Amino acid sequence: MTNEYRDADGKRLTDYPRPSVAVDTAVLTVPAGGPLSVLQVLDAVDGDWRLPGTFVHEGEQLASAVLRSLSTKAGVTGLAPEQLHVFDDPSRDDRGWVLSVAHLDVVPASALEPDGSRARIVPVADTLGMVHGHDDIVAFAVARLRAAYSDAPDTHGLLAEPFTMTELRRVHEAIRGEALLPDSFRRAMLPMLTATEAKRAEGPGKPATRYRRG
Amino acid sequence: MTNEYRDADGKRLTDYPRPSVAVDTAVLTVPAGGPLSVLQVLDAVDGDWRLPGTFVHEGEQLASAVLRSLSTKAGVTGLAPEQLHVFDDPSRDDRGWVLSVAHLDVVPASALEPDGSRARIVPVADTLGMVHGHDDIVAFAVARLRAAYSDAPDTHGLLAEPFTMTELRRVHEAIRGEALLPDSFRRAMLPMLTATEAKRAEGPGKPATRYRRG
DNA sequence: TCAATAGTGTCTATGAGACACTATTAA
DNA sequence: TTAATAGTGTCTCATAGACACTATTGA
Repeated sequence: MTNEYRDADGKRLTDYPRPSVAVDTAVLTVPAGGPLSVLQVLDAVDGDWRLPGTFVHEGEQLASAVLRSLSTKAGVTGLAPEQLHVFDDPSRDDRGWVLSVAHLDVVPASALEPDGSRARIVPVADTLGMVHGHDDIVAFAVARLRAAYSDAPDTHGLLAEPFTMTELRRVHEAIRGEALLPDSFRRAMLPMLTATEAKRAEGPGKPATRYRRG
Repeated sequence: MTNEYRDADGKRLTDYPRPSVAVDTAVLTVPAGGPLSVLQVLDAVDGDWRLPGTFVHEGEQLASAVLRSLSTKAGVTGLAPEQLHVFDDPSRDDRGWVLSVAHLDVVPASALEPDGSRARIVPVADTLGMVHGHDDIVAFAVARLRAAYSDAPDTHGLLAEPFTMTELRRVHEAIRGEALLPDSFRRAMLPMLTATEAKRAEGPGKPATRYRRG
């Protein structure tokens, strides 16, 4: 990095004021048979449940800061943070001039085992009222995830392969927030899946084919 | 703003290193009968043609910084900047630790009259090779605009109302980058338009109805 | 056998593409 | 009248919804 840069006014880069930059992440998951849920962490300073986040370190990339915050604050090995939006309302954060870069990370429920005292998984519908405008971040994240799950099967790998068509549909229904027609769903998804050998354990009924993506 | 905040480590907000934050904007327009084009400004320091941008001022919102940069660098009264993405690759900008928040602004060609020495309008296809990764910003902007113009008529107000169906289709074709079927296009758009009294001046042919959005 | 779940066949309604046709103007 | 552009009618095809039907298991 160089400090020799001067702009048209002769000023160095460091002569300009700089904001604090935070990353805040909505980690979304779908517990088996459950609703779309989000990871919250307990803020040690405020005592509030909020989204995991951190300030970026010098020269650190945003995605790295996200992964670091998930590991540190929630003991979660995050996967592939996706950037959503920068929130820049000056009154959004009472700690000063803070830009918050919102992220989405989608993680299988099996990889999230919060201890409950520092981190917890809460249905999205029950998370309203978080500090620092974190409700907005969840809304952005849910919208993004819904769009992704409208077109293609389990784009973010919530299900372990291979999975049955019903398992896949249940996950899509949880994310979309509505019931889906089984046969229309099947026909839309089949061209994007490859069948494996039929297997199934629990209960009666014809054994379901298990599929892989692609 | 307060400096009394302390985090879990006892550090103040200002104890953390902070990046420079820039906004860079792809101002897109469609000249009458022309291709999708973007506004470039001449960098007084480097002598390169690039996208207009600036560093954010203290406490300033990103959209305000965008409008300020358009006014200062290109004499353009911008309209409604739309945030696209934060580019954070450390090697992206050789001036130091800079986050670039890319924006899109869509402006009618009539509102852009660059003098050519400081600013110019260039077809998007001819802009490859800009510094600081500005090509990526244009790609993001074009993708966003294409998505918007797939569904609804002139969502960003490039045409002055009222306009004919052919004028509308030409603008959508310029943005989408492909020819559109006149009758399919008409039927898709009609429900989102209201007709006014037919008028038309130039040339032969049946006078075209002029429409307004909504 | 019955209940339960998986999967298929097929009818219908809708919408896009294709394209021939009519309508209205300037020259 | 002719060229040019605007706009309509309608055929076909692909797809989604609806739903009845068959298939295969556990109990």
